[in-house]
Amino acid sequence: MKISDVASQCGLSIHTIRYYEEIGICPAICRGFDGNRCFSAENLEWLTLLAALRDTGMPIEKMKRFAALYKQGDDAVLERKQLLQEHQAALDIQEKQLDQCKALVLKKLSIYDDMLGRKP
Amino acid sequence: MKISDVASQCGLSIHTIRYYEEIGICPAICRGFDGNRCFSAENLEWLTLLAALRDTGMPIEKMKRFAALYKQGDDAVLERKQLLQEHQAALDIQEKQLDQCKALVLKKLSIYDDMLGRKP
DNA sequence: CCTTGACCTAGAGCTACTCTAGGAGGGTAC
DNA sequence: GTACCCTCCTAGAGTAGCTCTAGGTCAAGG
Repeated sequence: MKISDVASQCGLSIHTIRYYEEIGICPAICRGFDGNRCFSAENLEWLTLLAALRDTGMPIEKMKRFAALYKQGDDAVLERKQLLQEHQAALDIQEKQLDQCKALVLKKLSIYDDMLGRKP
Repeated sequence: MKISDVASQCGLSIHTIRYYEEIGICPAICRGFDGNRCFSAENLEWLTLLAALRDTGMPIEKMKRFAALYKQGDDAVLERKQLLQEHQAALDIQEKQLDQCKALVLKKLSIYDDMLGRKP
């Protein structure tokens, strides 16, 4: 699987995928005879997870820890679980922020509608 | 009202508030005799809205447009409405990303639980 | 009187990309 | 067969949006 396919499927840009490899948070992407990266199904799954974590605001440092634990294998499952649980808490905060923002925007929009309705 | 009060109430840091003033997205913060900023209720409300928009990913450039429209007054209400509606769409996308990430994390966590349950 | 703490400005530093430059390999059109 | 185009590569510069530091003023408390 080539980089453009992975990019379109996991939602990361080609640049970002290369960047993630460079900083070591996507383990073991092999290369074809032509020097191009070729991605396994495991790579794709991992990058898809990273994309979801990134989209919801996980910082790179945390991804690095997560990737290191992933490389350690089964011994580190408990720590990986804890890390994801921390992220769950972050997701809850975001959900609250999202709801608050939605409410504020709705309020503003109704004020604008009043102003627009009254005027013309 | 002084900057530390506003910071704790609107959720932006003191640094960020000064930065927002500097780039012109918080209109007309007056100064006391000592040179310190003193914030009105309107300032606070505006910064609270900006904080909500920022927390949900609105880029600075868009905030600049929004602030410019706000300064224009009632003539620009329609455009302000359109801008907020665009942001509503962005909020919907974020909500989807949040849900997807939640689902992925739950899946991973249940896999980890299996691994932890099976082993000891 | 001296220290502590909140404020100020100007500007450097940081994170996480994102884009550009410069170059190679491969497929198709004239 | 060579010109053009697309995708890939690396290395490194640029950007957004803060965040922090340095260096300084002023007021209140011990």
